[in-house]
Amino acid sequence: MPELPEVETVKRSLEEKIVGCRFLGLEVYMPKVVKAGEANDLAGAITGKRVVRMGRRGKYLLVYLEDNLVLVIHLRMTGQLVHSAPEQEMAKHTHVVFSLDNGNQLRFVDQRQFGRIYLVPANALEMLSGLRNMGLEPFDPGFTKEYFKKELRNRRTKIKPLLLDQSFVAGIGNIYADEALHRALIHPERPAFSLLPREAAKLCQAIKDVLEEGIANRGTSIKDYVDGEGRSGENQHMLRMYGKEGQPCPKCKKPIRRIKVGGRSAYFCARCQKI
DNA sequence: CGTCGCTCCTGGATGC
DNA sequence: TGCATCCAGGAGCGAC
Repeated sequence: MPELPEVETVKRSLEEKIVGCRFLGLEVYMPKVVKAGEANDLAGAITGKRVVRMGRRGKYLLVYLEDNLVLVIHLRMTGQLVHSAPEQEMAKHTHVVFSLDNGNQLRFVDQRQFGRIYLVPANALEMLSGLRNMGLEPFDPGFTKEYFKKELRNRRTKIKPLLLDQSFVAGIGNIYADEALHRALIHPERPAFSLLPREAAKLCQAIKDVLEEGIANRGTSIKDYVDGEGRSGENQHMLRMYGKEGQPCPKCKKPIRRIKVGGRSAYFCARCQKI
């Protein structure tokens, strides 16, 4: 599932391919994935426009165009945005194809059809509630141990669902949440307010560490994730907890357990991560 | 406002 | 072997 490190990797891989290119047009094969606001005709709105830069906010990929426009793309669970040669065979579940003036295409592929493409003015990104309500980026200078501790203080909810809440902190999904909680030795069901100051500090650092490593390893490819050139990442080989039910905890060797927390599976070690 | 449960969707796994 | 059912999960939504 594309989380912050995967979206960041897509951003970086596409940056070198499409910044400076103009859109020649597009084909939409699955209209519901496109939300172009008032500009219902996405093709008309972006044709001829040049890509000026790429950005990322949480799990949203931002493609800044000329004339104050941004394509905002969320890959959700199975989305892919891949720069391809036109003669390359079209993958199943290809929903949108952008043609570029470099002779190539940018293809949006999404098996589960949960991903979305929006077109919004660059100075009005807050039109999208997901962006408007987004919490701090984990690498924001303001995302300090002190900030994190303070934010946890009044939250009654369990720590893992809180980490997954994009309005609390941007970009964490199920995989990196489990990895960070294990590194910080915190049980996923601990009430957020119950974390001791040193635990909160440790978790804050663990979040940054696992995300940074995910980026360094170019993302976690478990099933569908590929970067903007269709390449898999390597971080799946580095995971310690996610998807490893029954396997020994890398720290204490007790079998890793899987439970449901907030309706999502949570992998943890019952010895290292006490409730 | 915080929290929770439901929903969208496909395909792989599981059950009978 | 074949068909039905369950499950994975990000985030928007409505309920309370």
